[in-house]
Amino acid sequence: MYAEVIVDIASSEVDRIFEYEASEDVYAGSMVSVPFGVKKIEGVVMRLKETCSFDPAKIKKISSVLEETPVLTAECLELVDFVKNRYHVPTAAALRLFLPAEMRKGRVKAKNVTFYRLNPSFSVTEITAKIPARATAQRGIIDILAQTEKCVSSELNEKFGNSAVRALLAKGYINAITERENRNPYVSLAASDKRLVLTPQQQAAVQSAEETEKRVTLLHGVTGSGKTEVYLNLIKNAVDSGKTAIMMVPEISLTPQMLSQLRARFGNAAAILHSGLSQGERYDEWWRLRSGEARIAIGARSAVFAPVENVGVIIIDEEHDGSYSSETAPRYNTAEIAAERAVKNGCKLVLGSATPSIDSFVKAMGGEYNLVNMPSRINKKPLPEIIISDMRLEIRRGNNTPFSSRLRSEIAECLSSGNQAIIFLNRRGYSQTVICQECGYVAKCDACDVSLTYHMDANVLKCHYCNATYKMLEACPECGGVHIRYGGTGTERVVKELSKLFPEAKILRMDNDTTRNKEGHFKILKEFSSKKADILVGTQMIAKGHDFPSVTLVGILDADMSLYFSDYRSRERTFQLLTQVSGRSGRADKQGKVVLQTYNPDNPVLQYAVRYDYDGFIREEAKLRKATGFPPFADIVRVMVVSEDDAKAVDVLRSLYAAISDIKSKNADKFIFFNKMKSPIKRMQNKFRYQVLMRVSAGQKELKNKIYETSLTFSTKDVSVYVEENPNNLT
DNA sequence: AGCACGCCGACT
DNA sequence: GTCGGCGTGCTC
Repeated sequence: MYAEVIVDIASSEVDRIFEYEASEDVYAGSMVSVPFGVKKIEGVVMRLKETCSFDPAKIKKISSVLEETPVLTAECLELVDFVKNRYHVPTAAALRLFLPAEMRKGRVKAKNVTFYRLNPSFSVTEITAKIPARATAQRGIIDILAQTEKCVSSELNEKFGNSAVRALLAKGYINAITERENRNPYVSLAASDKRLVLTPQQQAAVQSAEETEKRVTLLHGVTGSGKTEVYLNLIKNAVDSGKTAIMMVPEISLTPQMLSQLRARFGNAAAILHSGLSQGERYDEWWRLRSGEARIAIGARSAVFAPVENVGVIIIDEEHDGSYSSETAPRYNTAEIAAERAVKNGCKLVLGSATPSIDSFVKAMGGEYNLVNMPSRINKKPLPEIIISDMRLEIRRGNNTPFSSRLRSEIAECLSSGNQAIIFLNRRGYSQTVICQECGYVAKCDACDVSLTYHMDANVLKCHYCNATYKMLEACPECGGVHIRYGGTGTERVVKELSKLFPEAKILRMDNDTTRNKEGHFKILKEFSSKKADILVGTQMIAKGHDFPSVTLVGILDADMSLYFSDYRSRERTFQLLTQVSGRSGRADKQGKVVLQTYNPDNPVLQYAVRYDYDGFIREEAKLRKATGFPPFADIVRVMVVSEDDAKAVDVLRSLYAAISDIKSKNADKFIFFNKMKSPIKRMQNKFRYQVLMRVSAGQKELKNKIYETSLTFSTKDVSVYVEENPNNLT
């Protein structure tokens, strides 16, 4: 038997089949170790076959099979091909998506735990009779084992000492048994079951999603309409019929909340997959899914690659969220892969959101998706009132704090009535820039073309693009001036200003900097929801989906910040963000309020958001996109040319541009826009960045493939060229 | 991606 | 003479 193997090297040179001789224990999907040149290397068996096409004299044997069970199912092997062809990545890179990192290189192994139990060939009285009365430790051990059947070795060793344990083992009164133990993430997570009778609206949503003849359902439900309960019922129905389910949430901070509800209903049948777990936990959770012990996979976007078979339903919550498209290679789109899996498994894909993306909305309008609306809230309460604070007036009145007078008084009222407040600001650190007041010098990163953010916590300047840190300036390096201005308030500063205004309030901050360590999100959210703090200040990671019953006030500082980005998606993002954040207020039986601070109170996007007019907003936005030729009515294709060597990058850019111009001349009618230019941030991590930017008519698969193929041939050792489709940001 | 093989310059 | 620079080519 011969095996077609892809070796774990993501380079185009070796991205092809290598044939090896395979023994009986090798299957398609097996992870194997193979001799490759002078080294041994890991690989995955794509297919088995009787004959080989390579010179049989030169074919080597597979050295060993690394996991007894093939790591990839037949479905996943097919998906590897889909990913490879759709995103133009090496097969090895596509394969890696399906395997947790700890599987490769054999870093992590199953964890075994030793237990002791009484030797069943003796009775308890028999043993006790034979142990001297003065051997109290030994008798203690026997007592415990008589009651509990088995006990972890470490516990007995700690309580009674290793010598007593050894004596009993030697006499044969107790036996050691070894069992595989699954490392269990979030053990401290309380199972929370708010099981409710479905409202007619929810019931109708479940039914529609299951019975539609369409593959994909778009579930548009206002915040607080109970979408989660709909998901849970869809999952239950899938599991009850012997199938599995995949549930995705936009970011890892939301997984514990979801997991706790899944555990309450499905116990150990739910497994969690995300980057915040320890390696051991991830390895074990992955294998629980692969082995079929767990039937529900929950996680961030990577859960779309979960190793489950016979999938009954796939759910993407907050489907509009940008985190569902990968920003680094392989740049995949979660919904596309989910749709492919849904087809392969003959199951439904459900996309849920309070503010569906314009792509999904247009597909639903065009009849491609089944559209389900959930317009009313579970608690029958109106959506929180959104009050606009015009910050231009505040400045004129001499208020130079980050808070309007209205927001300040609302916070005071909220706190005095024993409720909690959330303050949202999408910018971490203390100040976005530090500027010398004398000469106007702005601290910039050495490696990137951006200004540095001041972090007061660590008293350093940080680059948010390459994570470099610099010592805080004591004086201006240009003119020696010592008066430094802090431009652009960040979350750290908001906390500081708040604690000045409300010295008695306990304030928590949640952003990238405070959630670094393991389960960091979980800890902060737990602390806040158990009311150990009064105010939560945070970036967009607090905006999504969290359910805090005591929050009655949300303050949005700089609501219009994202409107200033010259990005075609900024209006859509702003609307979504405002709606999401506002939804955190007044979740339970209390009426909520939102104070929205802006310098552009008349901006139509804010006006739509204040009225919660999703339909009005999205229709106008769709009209605009259609008229100007932007997604989803066109595709943006951006070819990046990145190199440490500016001149080489420019050379490559020129020839690349010429080559794509050639394609354009043959497809002139399909091009809406076409140009080459510096990237908006022209240097990042010491690399110069250029781009060929184009917009082409929507759905031109072949044309896009041609652009991919042509572009990738320009990649060299020191100039990397890659293609992005409708990227999340155009930096 | 690695790594060996191989063919030219400056050193003990 | 030989150590070592990194160009070229191969891995079933």
